[in-house]
Amino acid sequence: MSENPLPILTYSEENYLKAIFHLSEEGKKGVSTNDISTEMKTRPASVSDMLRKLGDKSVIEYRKYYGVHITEDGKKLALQTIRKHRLWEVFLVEKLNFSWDEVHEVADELEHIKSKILIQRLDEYLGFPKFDPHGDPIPDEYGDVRSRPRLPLSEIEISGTGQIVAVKDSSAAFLRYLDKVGAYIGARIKVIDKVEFDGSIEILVDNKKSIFMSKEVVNNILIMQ
Amino acid sequence: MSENPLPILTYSEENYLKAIFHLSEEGKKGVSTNDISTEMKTRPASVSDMLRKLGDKSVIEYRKYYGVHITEDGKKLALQTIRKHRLWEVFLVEKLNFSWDEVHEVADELEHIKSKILIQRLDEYLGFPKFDPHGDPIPDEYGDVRSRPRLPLSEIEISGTGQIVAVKDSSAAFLRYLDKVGAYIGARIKVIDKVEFDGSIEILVDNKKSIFMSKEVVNNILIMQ
DNA sequence: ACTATTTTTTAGTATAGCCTAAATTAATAT
DNA sequence: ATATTAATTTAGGCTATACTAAAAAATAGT
Repeated sequence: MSENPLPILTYSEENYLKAIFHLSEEGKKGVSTNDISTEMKTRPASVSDMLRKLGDKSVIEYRKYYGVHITEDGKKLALQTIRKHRLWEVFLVEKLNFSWDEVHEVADELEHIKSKILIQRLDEYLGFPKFDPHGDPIPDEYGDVRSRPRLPLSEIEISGTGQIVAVKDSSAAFLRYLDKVGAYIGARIKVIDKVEFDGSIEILVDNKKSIFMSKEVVNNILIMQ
Repeated sequence: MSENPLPILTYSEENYLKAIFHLSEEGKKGVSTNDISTEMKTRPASVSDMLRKLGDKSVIEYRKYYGVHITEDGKKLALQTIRKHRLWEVFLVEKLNFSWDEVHEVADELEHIKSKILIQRLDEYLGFPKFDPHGDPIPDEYGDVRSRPRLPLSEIEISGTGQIVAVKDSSAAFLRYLDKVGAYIGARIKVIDKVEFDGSIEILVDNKKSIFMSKEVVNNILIMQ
């Protein structure tokens, strides 16, 4: 469709576009100025400014007062940034021994480094990983994503098993909690018991350790069976 | 002396400071606005602006119309940036198989990533290297530099030997030339002949290959004996 | 349907970093 | 020593990205 080369975005435009992409993934509706403002921690007025600019570069469709939709070009660019972010996360965790709750901020800086060849070589060096340390899929060069089928832990039946493949909430606090109880990405789990009235469950991790998890935690863990 | 924490610099201020540091290393006099302008590829008027800002942050001493001197704080900050730049160069060459003439631009971006812990872990991961791929010393966390004694290749006597440890000119064109003739950092050389009237010489590289080098090339190669 | 509230945009301001053109200061040459 | 030239700074402008306050549009409540 788009014959033209993708536009070049500034550091800041890239961040806004990434935020818009993530927000679009959630509710399938258009994304509101206020939501973006919250996500980006800037004022709505600043968001309006930026939306005009992103609209001019055709990475979003912008109708005043009615929120925005990301375009195909926008999606490609956002996925390129996400690819870089996640590859750097893999690097930080696997090569530099960062724990998975420490990598976000640093990757947020590294993702803006422009060199294409750098990312290709990094990808190769890391063995072409398909998922980041949080279990999120790494898009390929062309923005294609192979995601694995996943269910919230809360949907697994008693005595059902699976592997933790991702988390929804990736706040540092949550990740630290998971680390503490040994529920890392890739851990094999088995549901031992489910308590109906409060939504909490008991699971066995790696056939060794039994832990209790509250409904809040259970809702934020994704399982591949 | 300076009790206060070092100031935080913007991306652009960091680049100017690095340029001023490098220029100070050459002639031991104050650095002129024009020199900085040439180095940074910006106009002298922009340099004046920036000098005022860097002066306000006390990383340089700025006397209008008389050029600038870098302060102790400035030196520390510049060396931190240089440390990051050179560590990333080592990473790019040793881990990602970049050739040494490809690393400059990418390292110029990577050097601005702020995380302290990232640089510590990178340093560790690389095995605490003391020199970058061009043979330039990597300052430690505190800005201390252990440089090895080095002579320009032009000063080596006939039949004198040594190892190439650095280059003065590190333009991509020059580095590609060296690569082509096999004169990499670490190569062992022996001076076979020196031609007085044009300053060119003949050297033997790694006891195998004899090559001729013009005065221009010879002046830009540094040898450790 | 119409008012009150919320959301979004516009208008105007600030700062960073660049620019050109003009003014000023320093250096040089006779 | 003064006049010319060169280097540097100032003045004013531009763009990007933020902000606040005010205006305008959309939404919600009765």
